Amino acid sequence: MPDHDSNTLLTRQTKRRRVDIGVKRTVGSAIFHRARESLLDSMNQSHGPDQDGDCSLVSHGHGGTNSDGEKSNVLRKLLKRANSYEDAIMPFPGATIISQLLKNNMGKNGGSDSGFQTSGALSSGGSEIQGEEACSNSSRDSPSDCLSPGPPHPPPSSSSSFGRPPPPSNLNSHASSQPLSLSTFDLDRLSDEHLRAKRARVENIIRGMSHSPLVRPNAGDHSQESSHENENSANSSNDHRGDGKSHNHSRSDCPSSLLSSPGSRGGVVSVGEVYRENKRKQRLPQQQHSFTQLVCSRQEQRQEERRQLKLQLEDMQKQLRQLQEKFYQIYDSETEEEEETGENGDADRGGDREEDGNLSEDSIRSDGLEERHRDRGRHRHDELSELDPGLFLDRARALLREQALIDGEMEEDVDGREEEERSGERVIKRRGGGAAGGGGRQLAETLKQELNCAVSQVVDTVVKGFSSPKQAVSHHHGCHSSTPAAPSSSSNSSSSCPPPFGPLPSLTPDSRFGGGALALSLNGDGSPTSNYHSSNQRLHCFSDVIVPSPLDSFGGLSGRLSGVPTPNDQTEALPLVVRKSGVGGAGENTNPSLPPPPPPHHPSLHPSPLTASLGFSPPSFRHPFPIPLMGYPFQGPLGSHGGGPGYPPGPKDHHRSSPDSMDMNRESVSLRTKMASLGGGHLSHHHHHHHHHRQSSPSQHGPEGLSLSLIKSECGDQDMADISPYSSSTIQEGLSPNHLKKAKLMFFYTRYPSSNMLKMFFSDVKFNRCITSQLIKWFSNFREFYYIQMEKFARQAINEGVTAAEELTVGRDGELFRALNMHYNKANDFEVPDRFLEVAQVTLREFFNAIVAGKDADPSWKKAIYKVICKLDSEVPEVFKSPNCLQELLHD
DNA sequence: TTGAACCCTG
DNA sequence: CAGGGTTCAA
Repeated sequence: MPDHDSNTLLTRQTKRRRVDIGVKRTVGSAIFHRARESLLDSMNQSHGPDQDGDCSLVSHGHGGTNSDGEKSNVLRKLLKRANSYEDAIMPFPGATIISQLLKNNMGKNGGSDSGFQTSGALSSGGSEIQGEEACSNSSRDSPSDCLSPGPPHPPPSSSSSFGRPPPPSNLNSHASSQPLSLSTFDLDRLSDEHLRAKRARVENIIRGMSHSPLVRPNAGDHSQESSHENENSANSSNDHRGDGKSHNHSRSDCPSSLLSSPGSRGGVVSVGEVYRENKRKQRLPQQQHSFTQLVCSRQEQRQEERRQLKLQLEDMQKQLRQLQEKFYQIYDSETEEEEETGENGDADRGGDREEDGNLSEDSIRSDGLEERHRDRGRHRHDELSELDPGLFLDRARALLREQALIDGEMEEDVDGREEEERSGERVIKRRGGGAAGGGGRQLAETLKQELNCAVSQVVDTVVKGFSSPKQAVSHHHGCHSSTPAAPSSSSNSSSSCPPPFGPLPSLTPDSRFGGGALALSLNGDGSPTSNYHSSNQRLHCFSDVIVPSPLDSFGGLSGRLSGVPTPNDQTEALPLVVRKSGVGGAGENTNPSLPPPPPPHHPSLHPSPLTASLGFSPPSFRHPFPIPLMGYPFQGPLGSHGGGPGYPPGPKDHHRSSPDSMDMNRESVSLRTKMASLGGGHLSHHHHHHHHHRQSSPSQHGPEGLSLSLIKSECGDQDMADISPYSSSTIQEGLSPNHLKKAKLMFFYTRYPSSNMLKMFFSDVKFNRCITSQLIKWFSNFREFYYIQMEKFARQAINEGVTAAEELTVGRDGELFRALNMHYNKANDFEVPDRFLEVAQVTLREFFNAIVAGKDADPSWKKAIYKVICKLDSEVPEVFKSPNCLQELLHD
């Protein structure tokens, strides 16, 4: 096993985190590695507690490393399955599954659907050992992901297992079998069943014990599954069943759906993915312990949640109304022509569900809902593996949808209200959708965004509430991977129980498959889709990661697609964000009443990906959550110009195969809306402010921003509390490329800025140790380069026969200056102050003299020069104190 | 022990 | 530019 590697990586990473504030850099790869490591670790069970703790944000995606040993394996399996099923989002699939399982068990072996068995396994804490065995078996049986027919067998005790991840995906098979519909879930009934199931399990286990474990030869054929399953049910304990099931499902199902497109994933990738999933799920393990308790607690929670939701909904409604009014006022005249353009259908669809928070999505999604689901399932597995912008989009949609679903369940009561919202949104959408007037459109979009935002916020809050009971679970959206429960959450929402149920395959499979095909076609590649999902997850999970990257590319597309005149327009709207101080950020919530959005982790996740993908309102949307999570997310103010969240490109790494243009087109609208949702909150406020900001369109600057945003997780940890979404909103938490650029320009004035000075001039950045060190490090690097150049030219002069320092001069057309200017003012759009030339000249002469004097023999000979140069700092123009200084400076 | 700065490396 | 290591001062 690569344990060593993984371990080392972890340690290294942790170290880095501390020290580096660095911009993003390795994050991407590091994350992957980490994820891998965590997975491996979990697999091995060697490691105990999660290290993620610190970086909970970051690591989540990877899935907690926490592994309680054997359990972890079982859990993983279960979780894995769950993930696959997550897509289903069905309300309470678990109940049905359980009931069926019980039936099966009770009845004894009866031909049970594989799915059910699984569920049973999940529900039961299951014997760890068996679980492992099962895993091993599964691995053996089906080394290849989907195909392996391996029926779950009684695990031979001997099997060592690394637990290869069972074939990732595909659990769909049961879908057909399962009665997805059972939405009504009766808690009592569940608990009762649960108990019975336990009994059955025990019995099964005992039975299994008696039987010698058979190592199944690969039953390659899917057909065998049925038989195997039967056997399993009869023979093995629940756990086994679960495993077996997973296999079975995978086999039967996989081939059909999963394999079709993303084949690659299914096979090779799957392993890694699987591990990840397992980890993710591991978190939930606790829940499994007391199922009954969970049920009870869940009920209570539910009630509370409902209340909260109701309240929130009310608020939201108010907001929506206001927005609608606004919108109507403004655009009344505006057309309804637009409506129809294609969005009508969407709107209707959107109507179906309450989710609407992202109506736009829904509408768009309608086409691909299934796809998405499917994708999600798959993607989750893959999450870590890739970051594809396109995927992000998908992901975002999926997330939105999930949220909506959750809301729906949670707030069934409230549905009516939501409906209203939806309707409002639809209207807006329609209008906005129309390509008609550019300006009008923008407004429409803005409104949409706001609406979306509001909805999303509500959802988030709700989710948050749920999440509180359970950790991460609450947000499937963001981190499905992280929390096995996620799926359940949708149904159960918060309740602890979910894990078992959530995972249950029955529901999802259909959607996946059906949708899957579509998705593939749309996306072009199955793989890509999965990728971005994964990416999204990552984002969530790894706050560190750079979310924004995709934006740029997308931004443009989305804008065009949407028909919106220009991305810029929207960006303008965004400007609101600009405000450095939190105020702007505060804007986040359109609703004053609503508390700040966020549920910490998960909620944030959604937005971030979306925003990133959309590239829309970057500034405006300071994702309440994501940023906070991230150690140093984006910056607002500067960013607002160019940098901010808006920075499109952020992570260059992600680009890869961007999502297909096709997808983009289709989704563009939806994406936009989503984006809006993210940024939405701010928009309203921002609109007013826009004028002030020049904002170079974020998109333009975009690329830079993201990278910097990333900073160490560690820093984030420290600030995490502070960072919490809300706080983040006010000031930028991370340094953007624009900040770097600004710092470089400032270097022309000061080579040794004090930390206080930095704070003064980067007022739009929320300072913390990391940021401070990062800035200091920047200047340190600037100086380093500066002095290197000086030394180089000094020596060069000496070699050229220069004998007197006086002969050395630094002019704007000199090589030295050119070199320096290239580094600090690459674009040459800033007029370097003469003072800098003087200082450079002095420095050069200092070096020259020192070298001539042979002082360079002293290891610390440069220190004397530093001492001289540090006194030559001049005052930095006030203009640099403005967050927008860059633009102003450059323009001027 | 911690943070800053320096230095080196990639 | 960022990581990482080392050194030094607090």
